[in-house]
Amino acid sequence: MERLEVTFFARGANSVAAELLGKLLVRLLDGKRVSGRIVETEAYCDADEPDLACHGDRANNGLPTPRTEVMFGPPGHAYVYFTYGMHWMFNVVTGEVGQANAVLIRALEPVEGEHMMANNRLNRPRELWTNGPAKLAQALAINGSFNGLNLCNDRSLIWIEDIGHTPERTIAIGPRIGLGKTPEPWLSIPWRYWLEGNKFVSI
DNA sequence: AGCACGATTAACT
DNA sequence: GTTAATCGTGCTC
Repeated sequence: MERLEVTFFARGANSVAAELLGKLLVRLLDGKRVSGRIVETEAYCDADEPDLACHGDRANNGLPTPRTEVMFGPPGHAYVYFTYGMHWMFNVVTGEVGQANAVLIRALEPVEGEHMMANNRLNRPRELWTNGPAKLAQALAINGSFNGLNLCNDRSLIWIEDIGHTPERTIAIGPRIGLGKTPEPWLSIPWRYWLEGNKFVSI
């Protein structure tokens, strides 16, 4: 299968977030493919639009910090950050250099390497392996060492493939999850995308 | 140096 | 529905 090229990611985060649905996130783990269909995403910053829910806009008056600098870099790279003292979040950088655009991958449907996911999500049922951003990072063994990796490089251990067919007919849209004290209008703008009816969607 | 809080999850009542 | 876990980050003093 074809891995997505940098041109796919060099657009506004909302376009990328919507079109990533149904694509395959592939992680090479111990030389084996561990993968899942992307069924839920969220856009953070769209081109030049301000977004006070986005790390890149919120910190340091919208200028890069050690944590956020990858978001300001070239599209098609991984932005992986640590939160709540225990969880890793996997994002894809979109847009142009200088814009802090990213898409958070919030949920997958397991496809390949399921026994490895089961091992990484010990004693949990299959439906709870990848139905949340920190859960899928754990299932695919994604951590901070993935921050800044190029998803469009042939040698990377992680990438995204177009597998063509998407059985779900409807893309659902709604407000992003877990934004806490983010002010309006960003708290409510519908920048979350998911495949309607898919049982691996987080909420 | 100290502090509040987080793009969450799991385990409670 | 409520809350503990757990620590890096960025802001304030």
